[in-house]
Amino acid sequence: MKRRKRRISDEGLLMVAGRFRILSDPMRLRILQFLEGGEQSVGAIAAEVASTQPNVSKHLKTLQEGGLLTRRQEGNTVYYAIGDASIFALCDLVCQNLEERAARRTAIYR
Amino acid sequence: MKRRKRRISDEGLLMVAGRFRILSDPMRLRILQFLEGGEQSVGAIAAEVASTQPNVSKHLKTLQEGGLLTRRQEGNTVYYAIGDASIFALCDLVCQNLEERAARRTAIYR
DNA sequence: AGACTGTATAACCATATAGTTATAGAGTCA
DNA sequence: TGACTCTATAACTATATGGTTATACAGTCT
Repeated sequence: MKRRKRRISDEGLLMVAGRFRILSDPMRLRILQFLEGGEQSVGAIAAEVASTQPNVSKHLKTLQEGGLLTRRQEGNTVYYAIGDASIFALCDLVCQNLEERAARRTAIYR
Repeated sequence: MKRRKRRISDEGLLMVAGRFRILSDPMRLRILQFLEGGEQSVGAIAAEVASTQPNVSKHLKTLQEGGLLTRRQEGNTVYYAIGDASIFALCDLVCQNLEERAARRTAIYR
């Protein structure tokens, strides 16, 4: 597995930062985690994450415009679903890392 | 490779979001990219990323408090270095993903 | 059409954050 | 000590952002 060592352009950094920014909100992460179980309507999502419908709508828009969600309208209700499963790999990496660090920290005080 | 499907607690989501937030700024990503080549002084970093020294200092503090950088003082000058190389795996994942999407998009219009 | 439901948007508020300039600290060297 | 260098912090500004409430918009049903 060869590691590509290319320098990222300023525009590239902006895009990468933007992607991270989308993931930098707990509410959005909760939504993503919920949708990992399959597509859901806006109302169902709002109920699950215990927030207001307008707030959830705004987050969903952010996530969709970032390419992380897909949107499907059926009659009156709108269903969102994961549009890019690679985010879970990201979250897993972060979680794993935080756990390691926590483990290391407790080990010190043991 | 078994995929662990555990639900993340609210506190966990907050920590994950925090980690992503640290990475959600282009200037900080530039700094990290520069430090990938080895430790550097604050002045050298500021010159490389074309920003002011106080601004860079603030970003460095953010990165260090987030556990992404280490700090070493030698005489009058302070050297920062990568303290958690796992971030590059994150960035690579994001880059790869953005490239794929870009490729898919251009493919449509071809 | 009119009532109702589900979602999106508008307007607004409070807070967070990236940047700036000025200045304080701390270390080195004459 | 005093001059100098390097870094950190303080104070401030402008902007971005998450949340709220009210309302508009679109679809369904009678």
